[in-house]
Amino acid sequence: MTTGTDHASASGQDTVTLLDVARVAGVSPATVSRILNGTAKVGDDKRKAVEDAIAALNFRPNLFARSLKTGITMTVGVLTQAIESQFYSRALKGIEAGLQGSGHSPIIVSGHWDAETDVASLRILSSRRVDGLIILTGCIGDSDVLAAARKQPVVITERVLNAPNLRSIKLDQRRGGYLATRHLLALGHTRIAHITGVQGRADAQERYQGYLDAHREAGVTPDPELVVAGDFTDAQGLAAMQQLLHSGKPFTAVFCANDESALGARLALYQHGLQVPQDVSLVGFDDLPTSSFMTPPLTTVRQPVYEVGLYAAHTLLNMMGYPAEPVRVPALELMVRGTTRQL
Amino acid sequence: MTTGTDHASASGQDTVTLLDVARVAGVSPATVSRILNGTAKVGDDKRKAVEDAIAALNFRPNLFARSLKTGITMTVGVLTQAIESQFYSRALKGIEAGLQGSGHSPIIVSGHWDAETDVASLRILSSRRVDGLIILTGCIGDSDVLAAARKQPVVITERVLNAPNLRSIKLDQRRGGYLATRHLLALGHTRIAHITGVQGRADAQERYQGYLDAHREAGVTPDPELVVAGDFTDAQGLAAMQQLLHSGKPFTAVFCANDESALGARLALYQHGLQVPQDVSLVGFDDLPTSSFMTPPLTTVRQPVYEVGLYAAHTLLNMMGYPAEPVRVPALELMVRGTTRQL
DNA sequence: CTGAAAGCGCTAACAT
DNA sequence: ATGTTAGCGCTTTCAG
Repeated sequence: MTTGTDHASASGQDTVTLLDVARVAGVSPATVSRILNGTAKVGDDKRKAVEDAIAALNFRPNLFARSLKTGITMTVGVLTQAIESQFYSRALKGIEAGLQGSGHSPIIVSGHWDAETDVASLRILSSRRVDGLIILTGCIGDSDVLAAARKQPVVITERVLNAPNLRSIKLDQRRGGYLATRHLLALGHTRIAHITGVQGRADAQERYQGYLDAHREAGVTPDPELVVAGDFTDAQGLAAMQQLLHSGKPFTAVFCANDESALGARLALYQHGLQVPQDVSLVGFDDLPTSSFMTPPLTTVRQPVYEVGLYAAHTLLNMMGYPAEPVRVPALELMVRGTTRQL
Repeated sequence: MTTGTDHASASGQDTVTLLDVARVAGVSPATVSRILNGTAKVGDDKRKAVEDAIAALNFRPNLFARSLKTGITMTVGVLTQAIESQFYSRALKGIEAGLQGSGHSPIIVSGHWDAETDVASLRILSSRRVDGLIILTGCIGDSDVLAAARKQPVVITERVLNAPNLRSIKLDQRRGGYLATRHLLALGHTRIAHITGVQGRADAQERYQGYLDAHREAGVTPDPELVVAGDFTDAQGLAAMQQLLHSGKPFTAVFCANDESALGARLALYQHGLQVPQDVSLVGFDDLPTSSFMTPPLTTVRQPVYEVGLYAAHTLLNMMGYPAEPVRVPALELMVRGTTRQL
């Protein structure tokens, strides 16, 4: 009753081929192929016959067979880290939108923030002979990226790398951190805490640099004890804020390395009976879709991730020789909302 | 400087084939194939030679060529509606995890809540000859699902459908709505508003039925004017709550058809200076990852989406003739947190 | 245990 | 404008 179904079914046994269509339509396979691909002119009568046959047989060309012949798979590989993250899934949506209508399908693999998994995932894509590759902030070493670019065009985000067949896009994270902190400084805050991102990740470090930059510019010396370790998660954001609160060190504002940790930090504040922004001002980073629905809505630095995805897709399409209009990726932008106030 | 790269590169020109390996190793292609697939015993000397050649040439078997021969693509199609939704992306993660190690890659297409797009997306998957299909709450008609199941095994969620080669899984949404509302009723609330999901979608209607069930059981007559239209988005949740507030109708609690609308509703309440849960109690539905970080954390009905994804993947693997341990999907469960209080 | 040979479904010269 | 033919890279009988 509940046992596995017939294995044979897995191979789609009753598959109808281009040859069947040709036979039914009374033409040669080449003619069918030509109609399918618009490769050459075909007489109206034959065209009609073929189209009828295709409809009657419910024929779908086998992309694999075509690929074998042409060497083109109409597939682009996407290496992401966490498909379930609000951040990356928006980028994926951008990629999906950018590929839309081009006939290319994305095949998405996750590296789970682990260099080895990244490499293994890339291997899978390699076996599938993807025509192009989009790497969303991989953990992988530069040399592996370069090696990949030798096999097919690559677009990589959040890294600067120059090579033939490789295009990279990097947002100015440092400026983002600067914008966030400058905003706080301008509001009169001088004791500004910082919940960092994952230790050792470039984006986390750059945002912290921006935090330092803004202080330097304002002539304010930041207190190193106000910098606590986060890891870009809400749970750790909560813990970090608790740590800050328990330390007894005074502060009036917090710059969180991303929105997710800001969400956690905000909850910790709530649990301690502290009001946002009356008691503490809060700034995040990313502008996740839900951040504008926090209570109050989160002041944050908007990262145009969707546009980055779109850009990556169109750029890759171009590199693969297809027309695609260029995408302008806007710069990072401070979104002032309800979690910050003048001191 | 910035023009498209050489088109030829798209086809991965310098591709090394099994034949190359055979040549270098000094054996026949058949032997290489046998080693690759473990199809038959091979002498240790030849095995070594082949493995060395594979490493030396950095050979990756072309899955397409293999598929053409075997009819097996090692690919499963996933039809989702919104890749960027917190809800579905968790299911996708479950699918990814469930497929992990099986050698199958998911290829994800989106229907964007549109039946026609669903069909078009299914066509793409069909062309790619996926070995199996997972449909996450498609908009597609039952007959299309049945048709798909004739070509390859299908697992579909949130629908009950019986056919060979088809397995479906449906959570008890109605009971979920009942649990949420009963909780509110038990706390002494009698004027309970409801922000609905998308009109006409089964899950939305069933949750509403559950809302009605609980009232009936408690002997409380719900006020129809307290039922306002939402569409599962935060923006509409906000609008619906505003509408409720402006109507002047008294209420002490709200059951939102999903967490996302609860988030919007919560912001509307905040904007009106109303406290949660002191002035209004709030219950959501889904238990999104971020819901436990709302301020206060959201009381909601947990949907085990990740497990559903896992279940779908394993069930499909089984149907395709591979071993995979069965997954138990837990029932919907009320998570009592901070947004509800005794009246 | 290993090799030779046929062919999966399609496309692309090359003919006509 | 249309048909014939030779593979793409791999697996798989069938021999040996």
